[in-house]
Amino acid sequence: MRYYDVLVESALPYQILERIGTLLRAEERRLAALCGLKPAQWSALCYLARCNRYSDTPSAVGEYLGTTKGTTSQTLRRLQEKGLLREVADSHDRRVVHWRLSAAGKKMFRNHGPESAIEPFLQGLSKDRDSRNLLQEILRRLQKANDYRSFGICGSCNHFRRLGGGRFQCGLTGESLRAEEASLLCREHQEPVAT
Amino acid sequence: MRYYDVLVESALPYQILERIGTLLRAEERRLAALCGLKPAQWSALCYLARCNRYSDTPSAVGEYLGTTKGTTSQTLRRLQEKGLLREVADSHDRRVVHWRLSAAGKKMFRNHGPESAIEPFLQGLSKDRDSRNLLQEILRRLQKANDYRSFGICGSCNHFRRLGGGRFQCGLTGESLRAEEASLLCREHQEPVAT
DNA sequence: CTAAAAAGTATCGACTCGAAACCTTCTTAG
DNA sequence: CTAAGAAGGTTTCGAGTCGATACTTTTTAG
Repeated sequence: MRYYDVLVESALPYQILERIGTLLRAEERRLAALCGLKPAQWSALCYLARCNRYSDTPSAVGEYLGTTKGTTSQTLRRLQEKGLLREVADSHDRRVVHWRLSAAGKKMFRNHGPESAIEPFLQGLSKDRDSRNLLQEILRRLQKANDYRSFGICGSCNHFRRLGGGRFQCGLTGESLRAEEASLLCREHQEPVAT
Repeated sequence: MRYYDVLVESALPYQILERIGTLLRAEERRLAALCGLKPAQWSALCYLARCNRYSDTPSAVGEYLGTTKGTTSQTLRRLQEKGLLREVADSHDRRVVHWRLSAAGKKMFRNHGPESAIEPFLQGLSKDRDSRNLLQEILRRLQKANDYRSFGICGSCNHFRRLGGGRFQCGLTGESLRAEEASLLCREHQEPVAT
C-alpha cells in the first residue's frame, strides 16, 4: 500500500466513470468533426447504424440519446438534408416515421465509425468474462436507476425465439427476423429472466 | 453458453462503455436541469468544485471537458453572471485567471453533486481492487490514446512529496500543500512511474 | 363515437460549440 | 535588451443543440 492510499482517498468509481465518459465524448466530437457533423448528429447516425427496424424512429433515437422528441426531430432532419438518411413510412401506423441510413450514411459509418477508431485501444482488456461482466453490471444499474430501457442486442432478448432451420422470430411482435437482424439494438429489448 | 452466444456476438466493450457514457450524460442533464443550469455549465461547476489551484483556469477547464478556450470562456462567464463563480487574479502571471466557486456555487454542488446522486447506485460494485483497476486501466488507455492529461488526484501524483510532520509539497512547483488540497484534481498530475 | 394517448413537427429563446481575429503578458533567442 | 513568438484569455460569428410549448394527425380505449 502506498503512502497516499492512507492519506488520500482515491477516486470514487463514479468519478472514474465520469472521466471515461468525458473522454469518450471528446473522442466523439473528434470523429464527428472529421465527418463534418455535429456531435448530436454523429451520435444519431451511429445509433441508426446499429438499431433494428423497431428502433429507428425519432422517439427511439431520442430515448437512446436522452434528448426530447423535438430536438431529435431537428437533428434527423439535418442529417437528411446532408443526404445521410432517408425517411421510410411505417406500413402499419401512419403516425410513425422510420429513418434508415442512405448509402452515403452507411459509407460514412463504415469509414469513421467508433468501433474502428476506439475499439483498438481496448484490445486485450475484455478477453475475460469478468471484465465484461463488470461493465455490463454497471450498465444494468444505471439503467435500473432511472428506469431506462436497456436497448440491448436483439438476439440476447427474452423475446427472441429460434424456430429451427436458421429461422428466428420476435416473440413480442410475432414477426420473423433475419439472422443479421439479431445483432442489432432494439428498443423493446428485455433481459432474460435468469441466466 | 447460451444459444445466442453462438449466433450473435454480444456487445463490444466499447459499445457498453459508450452506452454507459450516454446514460451518465442523461443523468448529468437531469441534475443540471434541477439546478437551472445547462449541462456544459453544470460540468464546469462540478470540475471546479474538485480541482486544485493549478487547475481552475479557463484553459484547464476546457482541457478537462474537451472544449475550446472560447467556448469555455463563455460558459464560465455565464456561471459568474448567475453568481456561482468568482474570478481571482493570478499573483504571478497577469494573463492567468482563476475561477473559484462562490458560496452559492459550493452550496449547489453540495446539495446536488453527482456523488450524492449517482454513487449510491454503484455501491457494492467497487469494493474489490480488480474492479477499480479495470476502470482505471480503461481510463489510462483512453488518456494515452489521445495524449490527454490524466487530471488525477494530487496526492497520487509523482510530484507529490510528504515533508513529514503532516506537511506536503508539490515537487513540480515547489509550493507547499495543505492536506485537503491533496485530494483535489490536478492538471499537472503524473502517474507514478512504478507501483 | 368520443376522449385520451401517442407520434411527430414547428417555433422560440437561451445556450453550445468551433473557428477566427484579437489583446495582453510572458518567455526566449539573438 | 529587445524583438519575435508563445501562451492565456476574450470576443464575435454562424450553425446547431436543447427543452418547452403548442400543434396536427393517427391510433387506441372506454
